[in-house]
Amino acid sequence: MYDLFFKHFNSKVPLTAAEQELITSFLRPKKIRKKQYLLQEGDVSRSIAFVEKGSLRAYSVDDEGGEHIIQFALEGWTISDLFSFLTGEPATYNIDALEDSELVLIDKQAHEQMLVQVPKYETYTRVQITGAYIAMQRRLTSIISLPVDERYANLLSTYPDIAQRVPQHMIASYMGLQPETLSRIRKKMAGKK
Amino acid sequence: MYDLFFKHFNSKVPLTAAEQELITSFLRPKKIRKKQYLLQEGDVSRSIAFVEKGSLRAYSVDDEGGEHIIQFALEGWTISDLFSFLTGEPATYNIDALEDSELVLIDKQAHEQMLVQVPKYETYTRVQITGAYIAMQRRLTSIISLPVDERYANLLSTYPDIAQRVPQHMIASYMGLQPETLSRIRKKMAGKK
DNA sequence: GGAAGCCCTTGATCGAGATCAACTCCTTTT
DNA sequence: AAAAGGAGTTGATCTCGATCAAGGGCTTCC
Repeated sequence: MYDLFFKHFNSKVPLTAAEQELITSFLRPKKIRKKQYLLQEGDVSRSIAFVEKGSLRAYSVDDEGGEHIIQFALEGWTISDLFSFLTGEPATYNIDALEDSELVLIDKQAHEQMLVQVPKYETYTRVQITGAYIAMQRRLTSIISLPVDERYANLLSTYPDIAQRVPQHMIASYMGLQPETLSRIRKKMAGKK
Repeated sequence: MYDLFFKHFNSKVPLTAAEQELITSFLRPKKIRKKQYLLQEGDVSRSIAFVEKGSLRAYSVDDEGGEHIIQFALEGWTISDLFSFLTGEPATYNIDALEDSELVLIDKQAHEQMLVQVPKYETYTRVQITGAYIAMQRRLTSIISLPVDERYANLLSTYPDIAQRVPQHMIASYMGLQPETLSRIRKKMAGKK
């Protein structure tokens, strides 16, 4: 059931069988269909989602109705509106499924109890968020310092799986570009390589 | 000596006098003059810096020699090349002082020992990095979804202290703009408000 | 199996930000 | 006090990505 979740957890912080069992009791499985919302802007996020199977995206919507993808999550990734989850404030992001997906949910209460009762859970979350921070800092650096075509090349080499499974117009949104622009960049790059 | 550091620490995770003393033994003070490097690209980051007084910036340099500021740190902020610090890989960022500054350094060894010996230190780092993650995610969202003038207005209201103490061309760099462009945006905004 | 919707591409035009250059106002240096 | 450098502004031009518009190739669903 939680195979990938624990594989992932153990690779960062090794667990005993007893610890694993204890943690399991805090988890909640959820299946979600393509295009279905896990979280909508304005609602309060009640859980963090680990992706066992499938894929999701988190995005914001601007005044003109444009969608801006802030994060993708494939198998093995974690996704949430962390701010809403931690503070109880309304979410500023929407999260929905790009494919039929299987999730492992950690509810707010479970999260808080584990932080107190399972020291390794705190270590896991620390390591996890640190990795996410570093990855996002890299993304930010490439946005403010590289030309668009290099950013796209970076994306392809860093996350080849995303490039394969996610529709191109969503990758454009993730890069802050219009779909037409990404199409032209691809054309240009195909020519000169 | 470490007044602000512990004020900050206690506000996130309250400490006993004994804990505070123990942690103090792991810290190292450092004064740094304006324009002096705390870290240079290519060197390995050996410590995390908490700013007691003054201000610093972290930035990357592109192929054409252009500087791109990824982070500012004023009093009460923490700054480092986290990836280099954690992995021992060469740093990809430069960090230098914008003003004469006083820092509290946490060396790699101290960091690792405290994670083992002082549970509240792990909690502190987790809370700290989580806050930094959320702040950066907001910045990223505004970059990919808002027009520049709104981004600048956001920056002014979110970090008025930065806008006051940091030269304008560095703020332009932080926003991924040329100094001339930011100058024109300011002019335009001054007119219509 | 035909219609609708979605996704990607291509073309033409427009506009925001980059670039190049010059000038002013300060601060720092000598 | 003169010189040199740094910071901000303004103008002119250019370029890259946005926008508007159209068309083609798919799935998907009555």
